[in-house]
Amino acid sequence: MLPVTALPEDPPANRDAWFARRCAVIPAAAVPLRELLHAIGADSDAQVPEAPFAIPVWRVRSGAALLHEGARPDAVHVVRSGTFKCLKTSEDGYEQVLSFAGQGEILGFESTWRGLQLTSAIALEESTVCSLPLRELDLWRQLSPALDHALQFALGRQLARAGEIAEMMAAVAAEVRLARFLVWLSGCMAEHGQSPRRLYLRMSRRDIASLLAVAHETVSRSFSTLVELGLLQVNNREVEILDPAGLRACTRSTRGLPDELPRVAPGRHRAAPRLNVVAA
Amino acid sequence: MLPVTALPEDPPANRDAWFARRCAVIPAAAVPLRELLHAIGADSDAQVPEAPFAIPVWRVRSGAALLHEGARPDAVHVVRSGTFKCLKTSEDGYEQVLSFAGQGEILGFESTWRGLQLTSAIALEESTVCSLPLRELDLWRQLSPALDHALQFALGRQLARAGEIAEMMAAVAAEVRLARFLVWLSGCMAEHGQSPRRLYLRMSRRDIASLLAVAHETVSRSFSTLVELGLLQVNNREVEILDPAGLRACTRSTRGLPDELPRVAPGRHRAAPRLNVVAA
DNA sequence: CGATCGTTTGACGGTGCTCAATCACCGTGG
DNA sequence: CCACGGTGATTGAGCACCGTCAAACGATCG
Repeated sequence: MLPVTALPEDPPANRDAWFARRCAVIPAAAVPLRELLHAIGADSDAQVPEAPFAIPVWRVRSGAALLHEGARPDAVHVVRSGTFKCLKTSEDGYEQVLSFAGQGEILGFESTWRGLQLTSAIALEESTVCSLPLRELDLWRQLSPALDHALQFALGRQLARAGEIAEMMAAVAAEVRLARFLVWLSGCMAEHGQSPRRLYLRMSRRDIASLLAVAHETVSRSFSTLVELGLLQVNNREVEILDPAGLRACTRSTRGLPDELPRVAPGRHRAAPRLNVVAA
Repeated sequence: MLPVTALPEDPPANRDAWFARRCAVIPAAAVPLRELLHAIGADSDAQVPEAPFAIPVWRVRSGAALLHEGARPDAVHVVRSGTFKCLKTSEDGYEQVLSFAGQGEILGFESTWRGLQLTSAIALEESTVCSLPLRELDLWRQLSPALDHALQFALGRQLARAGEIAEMMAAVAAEVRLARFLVWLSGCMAEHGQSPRRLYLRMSRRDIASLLAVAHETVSRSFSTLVELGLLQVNNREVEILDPAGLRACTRSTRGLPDELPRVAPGRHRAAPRLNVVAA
């Protein structure tokens, strides 16, 4: 019943330490429905009637896997706090990050399609999730229209997110991809009432690189370039957006970086590759 | 140059012809709920009770836009027949294709999130869709649990699709991207009981290029390479998969093309770039 | 404090983007 | 019937962005 069950591989040496980290998904006190709705962030202004059931909550330690690719699903989760990365592991061991999920996002809903987890979800920090057991899901939705609406709302957002991620990966230049990612992240922060200018990256450069489908060295270099352009200030995982408008300008260009940006330090000239521009 | 014209501007000369194409979304006879469930393809073995409402159907002419980015949504659509491409148009006129949608796929559900269409949907051939008016959606789902289940099922599949698309774009080598796309398409064909080996591409090379985030010339070249490898036979938009296993092998490699593949004609030697392989 | 991992930067080579020309296909009109 | 323009697909040439390899530095944790 535990979300964490059997693992595909087993490392030989540090088995127990490894096991401890992976199994760090522990139950916490159940919460009223109201809390779940608040996490999802749908228009919960209206007082919702108390539901005749409580929402189970799990605590997930940093680095622990909430969902395991290939496992049988038993619940759908809504992120209550923290951050996750969702990924698929291919046979050659490559981890393809598909998305980062923050508060209010749904994890594991795709598993309802074929009864198999299609992605793994790994906590990037201490996190908590509201759990909706598949056995109860339909009943609960039926009992509480508010829950049903919130779920549909969250699913719509989830699909929108997928499109946003595709847009990031679609950019040609690596700097543009990174800029889009940062703007996206900034928007996520703003949605949750946090500062959209000061970001703390919960994920490693490698994870970002995987999401953007570039090498992690390229992510580093792109950070440096954006700093050179005076758009950012970066200190390891702390990022401050100095020029939101300029960053958005990078975002918008399907081609290379716009040359008209004031460059703090003189850099190499950059050609402007055009890709599939219709009607020039 | 205009792929299928999702232009925000209006061409001056052929205004009426253009208008005619865009507005080629015409009502057709409503169908019983059973038809919609069949299109979605959920386990509809059980006899579903007839619903007290009929599902509106729209016919969409080839090249016509069912959904317009930025418009107010009034319905969610389920593809009953035909194919669509979903895209976002950026300010510089670039059309980013986000997905291709075939039978059973949901179009426009993301619009329920913020009350705005986030993508356009353009028919790639003569198509029909079942329409679920947003005003009635909740009521109908309440009246018919079968419809509700089918929708949740389809939403789960939709999210899974999003992951699959991200996987395509994530591949490093262009040939691998194309191979993944073809395998994906082949799987879609198989799902609908069609031959998974003989594909007819409803979309142009340019559309494929946009989805895979490469130049359309590169798509052409990648087709040629896969033909050279003896994996495909290509005649314009007709594609026959000669070696499904070999094609899947390409798919699996996160790196470049596997060299052990028998090459019909001797080609240039290809290095095997590795990207973010964990634990070597 | 040492070991391990994450991050950054450099150099080099290759894949893929741009530009360009050519060919095939189609509906139109002379 | 056959030019004719237009669109889409294919192929070639050149160059530059980015992936690989490598090394150095910094951060984190036991």
